[in-house]
Amino acid sequence: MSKTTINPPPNRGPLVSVKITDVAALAGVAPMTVSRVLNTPDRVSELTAARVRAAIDQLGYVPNLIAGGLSSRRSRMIAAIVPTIASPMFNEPVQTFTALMGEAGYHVMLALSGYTPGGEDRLVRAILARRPDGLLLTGAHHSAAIRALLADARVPVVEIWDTAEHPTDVLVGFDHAELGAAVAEFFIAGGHTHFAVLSARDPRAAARGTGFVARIRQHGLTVVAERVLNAPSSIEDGRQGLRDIVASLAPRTALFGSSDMVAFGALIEARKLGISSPGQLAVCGFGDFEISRSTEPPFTTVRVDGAAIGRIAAEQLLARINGAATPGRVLLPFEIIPRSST
Amino acid sequence: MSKTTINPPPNRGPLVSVKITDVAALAGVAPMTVSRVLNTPDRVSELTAARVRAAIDQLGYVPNLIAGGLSSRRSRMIAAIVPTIASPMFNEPVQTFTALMGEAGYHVMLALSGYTPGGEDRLVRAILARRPDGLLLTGAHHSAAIRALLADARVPVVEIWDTAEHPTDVLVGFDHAELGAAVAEFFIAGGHTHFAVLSARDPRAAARGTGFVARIRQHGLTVVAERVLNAPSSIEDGRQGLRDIVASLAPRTALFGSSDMVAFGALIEARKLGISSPGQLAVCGFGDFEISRSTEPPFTTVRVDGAAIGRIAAEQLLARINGAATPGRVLLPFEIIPRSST
DNA sequence: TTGTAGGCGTTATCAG
DNA sequence: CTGATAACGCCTACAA
Repeated sequence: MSKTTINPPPNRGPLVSVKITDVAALAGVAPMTVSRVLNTPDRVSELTAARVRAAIDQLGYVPNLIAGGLSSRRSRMIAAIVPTIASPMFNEPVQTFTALMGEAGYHVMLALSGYTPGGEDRLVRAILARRPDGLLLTGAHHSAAIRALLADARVPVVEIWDTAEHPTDVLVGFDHAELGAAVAEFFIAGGHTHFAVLSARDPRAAARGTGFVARIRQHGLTVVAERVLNAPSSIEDGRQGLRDIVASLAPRTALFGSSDMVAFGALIEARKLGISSPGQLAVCGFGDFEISRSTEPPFTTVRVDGAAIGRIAAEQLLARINGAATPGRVLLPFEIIPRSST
Repeated sequence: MSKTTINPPPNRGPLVSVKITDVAALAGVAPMTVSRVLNTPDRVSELTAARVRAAIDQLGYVPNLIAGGLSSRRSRMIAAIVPTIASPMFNEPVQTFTALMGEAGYHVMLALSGYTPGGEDRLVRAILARRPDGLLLTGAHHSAAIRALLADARVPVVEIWDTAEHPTDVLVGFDHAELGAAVAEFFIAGGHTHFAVLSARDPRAAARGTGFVARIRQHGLTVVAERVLNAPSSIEDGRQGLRDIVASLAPRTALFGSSDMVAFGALIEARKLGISSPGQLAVCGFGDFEISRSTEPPFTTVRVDGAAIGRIAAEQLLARINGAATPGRVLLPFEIIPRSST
């Protein structure tokens, strides 16, 4: 079959595509001047700029950042990878980060990795293909393949919500194992001697759980039950988790849930089973999600300042992008918020 | 200038910026052949392809989609705009949409508009500047400026989670006002004569609320209280909302909350105030969030099949991108799920 | 099946 | 302050 030029072309770009040369022609200036009006208005006389802006409005010109990015080798885009938006966990840091990067002239595009290990590799490759000016990664433990890719790409990277000995570039997070240990100390200070933990199957939740258990064993005390749940964990996972371990519970047990969803589920199931809280079962969650404070009674949890993580991540990433040589780690504190469940 | 590259292909070290010509040189083929191996492998001999792939691996080549997009006028990118990730509402459709578009070779980048009206305008401009091959918008009511932009851009658009007489392009959603009316009928069929509504300050929640109220008035029955809440609404908004209207409640009132967060908050506050449910206060939420079924007792809500919305949205958008001329609307059903609160 | 020529729309750079 | 020119890295179109 021969191709004829009469055939309508396949659906390609916009039919009416205004470009910088159109604006320039209408305004009676060179394309470069239009570019300057858009990117460095200080270097254009106010009179010219006004004429150009009028032409832009009249034509409805929307600059092509693909072309601009190719030419300038700056995409003005930051990619942020989060495991999921199903959990309120990452909402605060992402919102804050997005807002601050936006003020600095960068668009933040969110991508979801899911909690499946293979997912992140493909995603990072796909994202690097778009040449972001920076990357925000949730978590600090990545495959060797990803580490190599990131190193080769020479992209500023900020890792959040985790800690690691040797971050890829800059890291803004907190120590999950230490957090678990702090919860253990909190319970122990309350006179507890028997403990249980329900932890999601994700590296950071696991770190919180092992930190908790390790500290308890250091004190020579007893962990009566340990149970791994799905990630991200649901209320139902917490309920099921409690049902699974209920036979092992001591008359007075302190339970650490890897998220407030888990803790809430455990508390609901306990109430249903006639187990009193905090009398028979003390419970501490993680995340300070709204439900921990707005349910009745509110329950104890651990709070991390998500907005601060987002803000510092933005500051650090901008510094890296602008060449400030400050790779390193920023570890933030966490805070146990005692409420009615302990 | 000659195009011959004098860069010595490094043996193992990371190359700052490997390009298609480097791969081509190493594999002993033309750049175009490398491009074909990546994009249309069927048109390259297996032998050549293998050599090229080896070169790609050896150099750690990551194609530059910015350059490719400029040249092909296809970005292989879809932008999805959601109001917030703080609510579980949009999680299902977005996850499903992302997965299906990914299988079709498109990257979906999420952007947050917030619930502030001005936000969407700037965001849409910024996104169009990156020349997405398609757009997913949450909601079907946009400013005139946005409608004009989208029309000019000739980008396939799918609007979800809402309905409108004249969608921009294709729409996959449901009728919020009708949903509210159905909840009214459900309550009325249960013998209710007095009603209340707590609705978030967002267009779709408002439509659900007014649909509910309108149907009740049609029946000549009484709305004892109407209250507008923040968007997105929290559990605390629901609690506060109930406190605000408690003085107006009839001995037996049926309450419609604009989301399950609101309904849950109302139920908690009611219990605290000694108001029995469903005896004195029947409650119906919206969204079938996990909390509605996993709290104790579970409460009545309205379910919309978010995964179906995401799936159909992907199918419709792909059809539009491929030139299938099917602009129009797909309205999905909703389902009231009676549980212990009614 | 593979290669060559040219251009996608913008900006860096340097000249006026 | 403004303009002309040459890339940016890849892919469409056509040729061999």
